[in-house]
Amino acid sequence: MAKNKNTEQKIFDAATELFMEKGVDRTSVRDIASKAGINLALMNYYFRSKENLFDAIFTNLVKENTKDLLQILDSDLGLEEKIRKYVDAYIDMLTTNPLLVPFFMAIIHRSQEKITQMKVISNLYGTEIFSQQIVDEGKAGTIRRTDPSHFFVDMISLITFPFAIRPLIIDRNEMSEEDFNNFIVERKEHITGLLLKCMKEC
Amino acid sequence: MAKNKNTEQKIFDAATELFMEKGVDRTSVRDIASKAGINLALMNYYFRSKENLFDAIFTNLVKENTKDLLQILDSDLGLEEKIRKYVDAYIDMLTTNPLLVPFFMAIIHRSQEKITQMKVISNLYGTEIFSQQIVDEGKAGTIRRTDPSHFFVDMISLITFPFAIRPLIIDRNEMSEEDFNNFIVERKEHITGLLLKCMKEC
DNA sequence: TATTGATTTAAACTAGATTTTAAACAACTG
DNA sequence: CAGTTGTTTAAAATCTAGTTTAAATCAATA
Repeated sequence: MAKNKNTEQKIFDAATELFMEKGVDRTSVRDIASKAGINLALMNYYFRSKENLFDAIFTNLVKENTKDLLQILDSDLGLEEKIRKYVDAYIDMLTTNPLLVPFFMAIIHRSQEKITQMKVISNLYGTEIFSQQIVDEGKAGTIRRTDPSHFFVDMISLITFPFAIRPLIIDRNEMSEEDFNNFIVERKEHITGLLLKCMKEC
Repeated sequence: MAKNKNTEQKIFDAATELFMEKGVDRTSVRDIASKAGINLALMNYYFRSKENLFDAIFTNLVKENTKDLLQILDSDLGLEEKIRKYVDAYIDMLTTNPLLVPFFMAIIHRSQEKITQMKVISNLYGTEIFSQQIVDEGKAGTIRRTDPSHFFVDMISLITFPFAIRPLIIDRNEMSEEDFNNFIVERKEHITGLLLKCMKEC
């Protein structure tokens, strides 16, 4: 009963890494077993099937990585401060785990059946509260009237897309991983500035 | 010799569609054969292997879809006009074939060995000439000094990312395909405005 | 210590995929 | 017309994947 959680966790962790690195379809159960250092059949013993294991991992990744961000969006900060915090936290999160974006991109197209679960992800690009805030401040004249749906898409595009094409950026600009991370840090200021500028009259 | 090209082309076309719809790994040679209405072995006769066929298709897709865009970037239009044309042409191209973005995203992470071939794609986000133009106009004071590498990333992020998460946007906003296309058309003006605004002092 | 249930193992099974082979066919060439 | 070449077919070989089985091991406890 002690080794239980241990083995189950080892499978879960190994599979998570492999799924994100190589993609679900190019990862075999044998790969997982070998990486986790366990017997082939144990994957089925604990998770019944590969697809099941995938579901568990997917759900977990969503939960783990959206919590803080949603909280920021729904907080009662002012718009400028909120955007600053959000961009900052989102980019930090992705820097810690740069494979999240390509992984989710792949899943969106691989498993469209699971699209409902993914609404959680899509909330990342704008909750009701945040949306309302933009409309309200537009009416109040603090910012110019802005269509929230375009604003959301702008925001997550600017934040996440570089991670989606990370290998390309690194290769093209002959960057090291560190160079890339610096580039991304630069973008924090850059994106925030861009978004705020675009909301102000001028 | 007449039917040659015919069969080869049928395989090529069927595979292209399937690869883009379901992804390379979830498309079997049997799927391709059946869609193309040909015998299973013919794929190997013409292309030697599935991976080979994939290479051919990939190269072709890159060539077909980058030509016009690169031409715009390297033309001698003024910056504003150039950006306007580029955004317009790029979005039109992707609207015609909305699966291109997810396909390329998948490939970038699936086949990192082929990353060199992909430099062609990465040129999409900025040629030497275009880059120089931004620096020059910055020095001249026509626009404010702008780091081309960030500007490129901004530009392609804003243009392509919505296509990368198309199913999510459609589902979340309860859109029809047509709604989505309208949304994208709106973005043409929106993105151009945003990019130009961000280049001007204010 | 014997029993029980959970865990682990090696091996087998099943299904499906890619690739190969060898023979049949058609069209053209000398 | 015979033969060569390129094309197509059906079948088989090969390989790899996910899953299942049944026996072995282990740990806890009665």
